[in-house]
Amino acid sequence: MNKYAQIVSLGSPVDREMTYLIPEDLQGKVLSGSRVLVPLGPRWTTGIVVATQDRTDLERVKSVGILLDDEPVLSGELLELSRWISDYYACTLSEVLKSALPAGIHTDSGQKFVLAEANGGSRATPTQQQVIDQLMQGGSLSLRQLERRLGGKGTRSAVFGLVRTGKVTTIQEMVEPRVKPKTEREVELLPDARWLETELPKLEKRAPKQGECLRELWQSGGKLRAADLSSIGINSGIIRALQNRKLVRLNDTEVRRDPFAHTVFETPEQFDPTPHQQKALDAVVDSMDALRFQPHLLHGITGSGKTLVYICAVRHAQKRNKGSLILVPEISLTPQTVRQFKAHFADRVAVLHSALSDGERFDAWRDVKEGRRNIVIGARSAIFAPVRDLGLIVVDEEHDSSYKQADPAPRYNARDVALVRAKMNAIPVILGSATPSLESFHNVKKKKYELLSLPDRVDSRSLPGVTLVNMKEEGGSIFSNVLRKKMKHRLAKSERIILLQNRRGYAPYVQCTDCGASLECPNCQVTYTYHAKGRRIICHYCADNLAAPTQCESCGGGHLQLFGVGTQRVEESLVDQFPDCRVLRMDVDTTRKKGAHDRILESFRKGEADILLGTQMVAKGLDFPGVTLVGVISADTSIHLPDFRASERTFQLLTQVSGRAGRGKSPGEVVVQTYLPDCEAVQCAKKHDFLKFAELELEGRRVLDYPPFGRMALLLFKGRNENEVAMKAGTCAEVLRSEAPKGLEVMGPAQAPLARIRNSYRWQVILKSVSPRLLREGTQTARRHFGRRRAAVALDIDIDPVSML
DNA sequence: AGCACGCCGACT
DNA sequence: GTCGGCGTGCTC
Repeated sequence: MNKYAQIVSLGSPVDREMTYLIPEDLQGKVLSGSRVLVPLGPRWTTGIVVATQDRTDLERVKSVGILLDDEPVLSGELLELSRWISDYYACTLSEVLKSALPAGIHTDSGQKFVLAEANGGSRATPTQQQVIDQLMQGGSLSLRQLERRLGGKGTRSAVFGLVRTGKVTTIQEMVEPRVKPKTEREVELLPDARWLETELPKLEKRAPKQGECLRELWQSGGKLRAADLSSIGINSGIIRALQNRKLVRLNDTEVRRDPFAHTVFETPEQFDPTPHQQKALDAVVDSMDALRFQPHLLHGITGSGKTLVYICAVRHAQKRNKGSLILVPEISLTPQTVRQFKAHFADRVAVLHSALSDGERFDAWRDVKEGRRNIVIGARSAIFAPVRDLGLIVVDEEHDSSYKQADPAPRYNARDVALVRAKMNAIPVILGSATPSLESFHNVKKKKYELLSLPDRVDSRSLPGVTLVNMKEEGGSIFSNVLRKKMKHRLAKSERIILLQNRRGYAPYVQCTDCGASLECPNCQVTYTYHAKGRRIICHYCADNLAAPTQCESCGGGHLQLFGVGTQRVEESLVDQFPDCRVLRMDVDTTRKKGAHDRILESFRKGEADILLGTQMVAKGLDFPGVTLVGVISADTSIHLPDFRASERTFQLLTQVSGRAGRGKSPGEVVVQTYLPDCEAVQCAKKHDFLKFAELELEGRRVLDYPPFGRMALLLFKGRNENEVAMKAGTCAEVLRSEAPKGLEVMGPAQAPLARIRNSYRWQVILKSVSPRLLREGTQTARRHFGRRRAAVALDIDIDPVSML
């Protein structure tokens, strides 16, 4: 049995594995994947055992303090996966492990301050006296608590001054985990009826509340939940008293928090796979039964029934007693999607998404870990779900950029991690999309992925016809004549409309027509967006929010004008031009509150509105049969971004939103307004021609060795002082270039497209290579030279970046 | 994260 | 001269 454990700390930035002695009574219990409490310097922190061994060369080794769970929290599989991620994405194992486990369950100690025994001596400054007063009242307080109570910046130095002079000492106090299993208390009546008949009246005289409690219990058959007693005014003190008299017994049982516990799901619709669906399914089943790692790219046009293939494949896995993992973009994780899986697989399904409370997520995670549920549907981080006997992974809308975590580390792409996890388990993966990423499509061409096509819509419905409107010929109004006419026509027939404008707020620029200056955020290098509600200007990067000025700050002129079109302006225009129609606006501003997103969709589903207007969130996965017209107010919002994927994103967005039309019995149509009607992304989207787009775009990428041909790493330097940032980026590029082997291209340094965010200046160096190994060596060199913690210029490394901004 | 240690400018 | 602020290395 191994005596030593290699442990990665989660509660500290120490990113090394440390060796600890396993105390004798814990030997054989502290295993790889175990969560333990260990001493680290003056503090205690949660750590994960990543390996055990029987010897060490170290002279002084501390002991593991406490084993925190009966079973290891991480399986060998997930530990291996985490290692791969930290290696490939150039981040620490600690960062990965933190993402792989539910938040809020960890135990750590934190520093607190208390008054020392002997006080007196030298005088205290006024601020120090305030600190002393607080500590006299508050016992032990953390620096943060003291700062909150006193305010001001002098708190810090006052406290440490007191520590130096010995008037205050520091202690390490354990901080309870925020999230724990939830228990429900049941109160059980102990005496029998005969005792109650004779003794209860006596008790009621002496202790009326206790008597009332017993009577309630008696009437309800002897058992009641403490919560129910509390709601009729019988609190825990009364119950405690009865417990002491041995008149009641308390039974605490754990209850799992389940947001769907009281939701009734309709019985699933009967369906027969189409021949194409059947063929796709057969291929997946084949891989599953052969225990073979095989990625399948399910290219199904919008409305072709990809979900049905997923469901059949999951059902097959269930028959083989295997679990399934279904990844979906966060935004698609609406009741619409969940309903389908819950309807088919009921309580086998666990749902993991960001709107859950920490407690709900913890419970869903444990349900999966214990094998009570073995189908997981969730967003990005669900790729770490501890599904037992995993038999299948589905990545729906695999092209979606939300699978890539941008910030903070670990900057992983869940779609790519899914492939690694599948390979480790020798199981198939389904990557589904109507608009596959060029990376995945390229892998089909290289025969790494098997292509499965669903070229037809279900029930022989046709794809909507797309009309392009050249806005150069439209005199600057928001709605072109074509779109306005078609909207009128559809509204008259009580059919419904989805409108896309991929910009939130009212207007993206406020510009002075006298001097030409536009209002810019002082902290970020972006213009303020004007929001109609309360006439505010808001920075979409740092959330700076202030009343819109009436005069230009540069020239003092009073001619500030709003330029550009956001969803709020479209909404206003709708109200103006279609006074009788009911509009629902869906963007970040209307969906901020918990559940708001679902409420809007539900309202639209019930027919409470004629038009659903919104940003890209209206483009993704929605299935409303009554929608016959989709209008794109401007197709051009994303096409000019300085990012080599701008064209691909535009094509995807247009194709996806077009797919929302004509999903019912009546055929649909799409109107796309654009200033660039000849652009290939727009043209191919018009023709629903993914293959053509992919060929054209791939050719462009091949010439420049851009992904999927070459791989990239983004080195982002950030700091308060622009000169230092630029210098560091410059030296880094120089060093890399001088050491770069053939096959590693170093681009830059250059100011990042978003050159300043929250007063932090940003410069970047980009590495490009066909070889992942060379890329990794380059990033390692950069990290060695420039990746020091607490440096004035910080370095973020992003492997396979999805956004280059 | 928290601590020690070393360097540097600013004061009794 | 010493005090105190900050950058840096170390924690099994």
